[in-house]
Amino acid sequence: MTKYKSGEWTKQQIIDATFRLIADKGYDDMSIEDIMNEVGKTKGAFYSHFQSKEDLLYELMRTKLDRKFDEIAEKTLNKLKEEPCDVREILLQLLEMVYQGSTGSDPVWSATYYQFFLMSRKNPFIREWLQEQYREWESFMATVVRRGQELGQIRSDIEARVIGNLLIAAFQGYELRLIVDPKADLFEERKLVESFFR
Amino acid sequence: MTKYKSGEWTKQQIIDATFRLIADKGYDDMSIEDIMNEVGKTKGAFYSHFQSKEDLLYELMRTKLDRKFDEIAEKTLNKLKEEPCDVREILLQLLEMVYQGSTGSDPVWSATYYQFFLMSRKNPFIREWLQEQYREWESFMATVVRRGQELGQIRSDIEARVIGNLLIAAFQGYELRLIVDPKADLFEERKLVESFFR
Amino acid sequence: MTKYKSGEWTKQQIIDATFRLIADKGYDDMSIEDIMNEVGKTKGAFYSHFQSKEDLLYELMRTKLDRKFDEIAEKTLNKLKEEPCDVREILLQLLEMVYQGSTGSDPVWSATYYQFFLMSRKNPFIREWLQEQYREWESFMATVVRRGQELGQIRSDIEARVIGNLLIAAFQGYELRLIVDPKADLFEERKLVESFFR
Amino acid sequence: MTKYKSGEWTKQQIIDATFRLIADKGYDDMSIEDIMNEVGKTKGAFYSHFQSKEDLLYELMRTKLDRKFDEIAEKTLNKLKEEPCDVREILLQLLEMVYQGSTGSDPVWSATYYQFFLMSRKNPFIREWLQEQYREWESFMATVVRRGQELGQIRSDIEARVIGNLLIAAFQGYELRLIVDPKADLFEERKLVESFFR
DNA sequence: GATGAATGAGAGTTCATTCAT
DNA sequence: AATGAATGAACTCTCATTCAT
Repeated sequence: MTKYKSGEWTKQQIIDATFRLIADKGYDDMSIEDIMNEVGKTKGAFYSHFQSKEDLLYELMRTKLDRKFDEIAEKTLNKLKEEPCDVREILLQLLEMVYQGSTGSDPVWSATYYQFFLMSRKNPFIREWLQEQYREWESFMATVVRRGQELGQIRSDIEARVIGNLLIAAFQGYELRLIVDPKADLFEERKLVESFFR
Repeated sequence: MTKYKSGEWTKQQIIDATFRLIADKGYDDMSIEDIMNEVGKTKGAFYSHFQSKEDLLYELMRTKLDRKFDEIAEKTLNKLKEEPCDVREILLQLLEMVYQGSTGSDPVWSATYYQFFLMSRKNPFIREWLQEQYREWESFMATVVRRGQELGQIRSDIEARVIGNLLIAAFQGYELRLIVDPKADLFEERKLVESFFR
Repeated sequence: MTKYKSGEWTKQQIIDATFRLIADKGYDDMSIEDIMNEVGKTKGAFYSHFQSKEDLLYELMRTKLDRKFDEIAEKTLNKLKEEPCDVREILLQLLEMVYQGSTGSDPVWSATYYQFFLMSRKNPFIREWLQEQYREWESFMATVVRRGQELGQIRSDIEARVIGNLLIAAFQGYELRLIVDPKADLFEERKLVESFFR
Repeated sequence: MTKYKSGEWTKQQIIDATFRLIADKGYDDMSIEDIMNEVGKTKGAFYSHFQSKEDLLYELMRTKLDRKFDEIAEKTLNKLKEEPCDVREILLQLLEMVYQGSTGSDPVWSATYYQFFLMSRKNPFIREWLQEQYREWESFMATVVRRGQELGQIRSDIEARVIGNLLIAAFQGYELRLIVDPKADLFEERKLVESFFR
């Protein structure tokens, strides 16, 4: 069907290389040449696939980060429908999925992700994208917590949305800590989740 | 009136300007020229006070960020000694101090702070400094929580250190969110703190 | 309806697009991609029709500019044979033909034409082509003026060739001015022509 | 007085080198590196003196071209006040001054000058500057011609301004021709000027 | 302590051109 | 005849840094 599939292939390779590099060096310190050295093509070839360095960033957001949320959300919501349903266990698995990048459990995801936080200060497009991400996570987490409350597994004296937001904030806070100290123990986080159960 | 001797005056001005700029544009996008334009001196003068751009960063850490923690910790620990002692109220005030930058309540502090997280990936010096910061906060927060437990104001079935870490993580998670959406409501966070009390 | 056979069709489209673009942006600022965007084909297709960007330029010279002179010269010389013959009127009409580009009276022709003047400095081929153009115009204009002198409509105390060269120079000088100020009044030019008549 | 005069010196050298190069290669084909190679400094040094390549162009206009007109105008108007006053001779000398660049009589001036005509199509700043130049020349030439008419040396049946404009146009037309054929004889032009005298 | 000039490495980007398909 | 991918050289511009004054 596709006459020139090598094009899409290269494009994907660029995105993958960028994903690695952005986590490793940061957006600003990663040059087009760095990327293309990893890909094994020349700098000029980059511009056959992307209009600019910024354009690449947006492509990365769409194909890597957006997709990740969708994937996690879908898996989790499916689990919620199963019987019997252990919401506490589901949350712990959710945690695992968030923290594990495609390359394993090193904090590649986090570092890449937090690049966007900083860029959001000067780039309105990224800012809105992140706000949208927050809205999606908020809504998704509230759904999970509400299910836990319905099943009597999570305390019901606090709004589901509030607990959800707390979980998001704490998760992100821990992720941040992992950037600084990748060997930090995840034991705390399990405790955290437990503390909201009966 | 002059807080610093004439030599130190310019140096301090550079640090202050950097603090503003690093939050505004980020470390990489902030040039020595930008800084010195704010200060009102020429680029060359910068090197009369600092050996390099990196050197400036370390100065900033020492004179601005370290000092902030010390200040907050001291004030809080003093309050803990008072009678009667409302740990819940003290935690809320702590929150205020953390979130309020020198210029008010805009997320200047946060943005500056998170620059260091990213730089920590490639700069071992910064990484160690941040790890040390975490250790200090962990210990400090555990002290505060333990006091609350002693007074029966905080649930005792969870280790003080674990609750402390949760608070730190959640605080940072919320701070992160404020970068993206500066108008986000802080009401949730109060709820969060309350949820650990009897 | 199709003036050119299917193969030549694209080639002609390229030349037409180039003609528009070279006037609009200039030779250097007009890229092959610009041209092919106008044509609606991809960059690579360009090289099915031309060997290089320079080659295109030569084609343009031959098919657009040369042809224009031939056309104008033929029409004018025919009018000179008519009876009665008003050389003054013929010169004014000549002026109109020179100034009117294919798209109307905007200074497209001029701008394109003057591109060649500049390129002539580094390109001997273009230089010789322009010198040849001058020779043709010089000879042609001398013929027109001589006819006017024979009919007693133009002063005879100055050589026909000299007056012809003056007219060419002045015409080009005015054309140049139109590049800068497209709304400049052409009234002067008519006066100019008249001034050589009795 | 000036602590760092080498700065002004370098700046002038850049302008001079540019003046040569722009005539030789044209604005677009002349790179910053070309210029600085001539000057004998590195590329980066360029930006200590000019903000951009465009900025250099404006500086060139102001310091080279504007100044040239002022100089010519002043000299000519002074001659007009002398007694006896041969306007015809003055015009011929004016011609010489216009055509002779600083480096002799090669068509450096012309080529540089005509660069601006082309650039005027896309650069409004240059366009306005050229329009202003035209206004100044028009007014100046009209003054010269009017003086000739007063002295009975130039025919009075045509408006001074119209004759002036003709002279400007013809001069520029001849200049243009010199770009293409630098060895073209200037004899015609003298004839041209004479043709308006009694 | 401060200045202005200069350096040199490297950034993002453009573009004429080639070529397998 | 046309495509899309790739090349490689060139370009403008940035910036941390050095240094004589």
